[in-house]
Amino acid sequence: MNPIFHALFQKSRYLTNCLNEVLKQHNLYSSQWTILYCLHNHGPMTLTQIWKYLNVEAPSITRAITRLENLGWVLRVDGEDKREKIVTLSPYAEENFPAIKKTILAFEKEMVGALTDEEQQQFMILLEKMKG
Amino acid sequence: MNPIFHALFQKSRYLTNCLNEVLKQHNLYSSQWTILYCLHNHGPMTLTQIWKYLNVEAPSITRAITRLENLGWVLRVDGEDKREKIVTLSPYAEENFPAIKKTILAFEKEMVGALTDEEQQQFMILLEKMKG
DNA sequence: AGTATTTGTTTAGCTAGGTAAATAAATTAG
DNA sequence: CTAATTTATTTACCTAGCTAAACAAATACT
Repeated sequence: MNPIFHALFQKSRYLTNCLNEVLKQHNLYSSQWTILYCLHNHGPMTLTQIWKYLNVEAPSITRAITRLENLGWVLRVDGEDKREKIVTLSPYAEENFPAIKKTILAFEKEMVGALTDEEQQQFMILLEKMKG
Repeated sequence: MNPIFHALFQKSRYLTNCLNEVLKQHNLYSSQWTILYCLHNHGPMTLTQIWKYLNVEAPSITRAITRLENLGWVLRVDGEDKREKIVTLSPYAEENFPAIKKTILAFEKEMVGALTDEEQQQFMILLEKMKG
């Protein structure tokens, strides 16, 4: 069995756990952060836009948004098309965003700091080649 | 935000889903395969040996083994030390192992075939560098 | 206009990972 | 030898991903 898969899955789990650990101070999970970051960059988005962008299935986003809404990070508003819900960052999220981003940047620097820019590019290229 | 993490997490999810898809014909999930493979290589193992080897937490393995046991893939036997349970592959698992391994090898060839041996090595080295 | 299909979201139910805490057996300390 | 601590497993409960199917609103078809 090719050890690449094992190594890839392990590292992915490891990094997720580290990220969760670091985000605890902001009361966030890494996946929640991903959504906040997405909304911060793109502005208000429908659920469909979010799950297509993040490349996950719709139910995962429905649940994640429900939790983020309950925690006060996002607002869910009906769109003109009455089927769709539009999600926006709450003022609370906007206010706290810079501090969280700072945490994230420090984390990334720590985790990826050992790789040069070329290595990072190379890594992305190799990742890209792994598909069916 | 460094796109490396997003790319890594996405690829990890993608490959897991592909592997699950391919293993459907054997009525297995990728994580279950990982455990069967582990047992096949090492012979009988305690739960602790398994979760330490696979680098996950104990409860994940307890649950996975319970399912594998119910499906008839493994047997759970008391050890001499009455605290520990020893897990072994069932005859059914031994019998089916070669066919599953064939499926896995084909999958790996398809997914990693675009990378040369040097690229695979390079990939592992870069992965290794990503830690705190 | 009325029906059929598509689209956006949600619900239900599954595996996989995590932490915290319970339990039981083994080991160590006094 | 009893009490305290450690070790192996399990239970309870959380997030995150998945598929399948339900539902309502919008669109397309005839």
